Amino acid sequence: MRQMKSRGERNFRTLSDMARFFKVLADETRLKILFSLFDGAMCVMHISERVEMSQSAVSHQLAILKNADLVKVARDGKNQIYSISDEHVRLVIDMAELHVNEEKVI
Amino acid sequence: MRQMKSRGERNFRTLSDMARFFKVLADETRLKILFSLFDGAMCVMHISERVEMSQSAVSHQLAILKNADLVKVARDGKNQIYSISDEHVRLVIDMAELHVNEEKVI
DNA sequence: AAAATATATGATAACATATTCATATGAACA
DNA sequence: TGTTCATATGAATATGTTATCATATATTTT
Repeated sequence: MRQMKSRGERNFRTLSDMARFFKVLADETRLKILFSLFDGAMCVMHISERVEMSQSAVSHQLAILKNADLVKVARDGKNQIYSISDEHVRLVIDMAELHVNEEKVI
Repeated sequence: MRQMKSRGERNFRTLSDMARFFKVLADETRLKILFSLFDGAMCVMHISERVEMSQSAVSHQLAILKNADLVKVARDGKNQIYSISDEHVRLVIDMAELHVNEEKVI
């Protein structure tokens, strides 16, 4: 199993991918978009209103999120409906919140 | 003796804080350093050899990791011994690995 | 005290990133 | 078909980030 090797010895070949993954989460606008989508799928205009950013900025960021397979799209007439495509993101963010919200036992 | 930062000061009060946290993990060099330290505490020179980066580059990145409270440091003679200071970061990275390594089925 | 060793740090240059603006694309409807 | 609505995208600009270089600081050794 994977836990038998030491951390340092394994997975170094994917560290670049991992950094890329964290990079996607390392932006306030993209986090706002993800949190909005956690509440349910919605179109670009709606997201744009919720995160209070221009349609263009949101579209650009959605492209990045989609490229990272964190969101997916489905067309509905004139609208593009975005939604969370990977539930792991939720876990990562949950862990991150745990990281900061838990009381430290000194 | 120095006062430890309370957990409260580190809480994600905003998404901006969360983005800042992910930003720290969003760099291959820093991830390499963290993975090295997962195997145990070590001095800068040792880290530098392991991640194959200059002492200066490593020092700069260690400062960022330390500032984010992900690593801590203790002096041992001429050496500064760095170690992981927050075990939660391991969980966050585990979740990320899950995401990165998983085969897309569908 | 001077030299050697280990680490930190400021400045710089190369590169990456985000938003805006203007415009393009694509669907729906008159 | 032409117009409108929703979204995407290229270019430009502004801002941020990283590695390197030179040097500073701190500790130990001679």
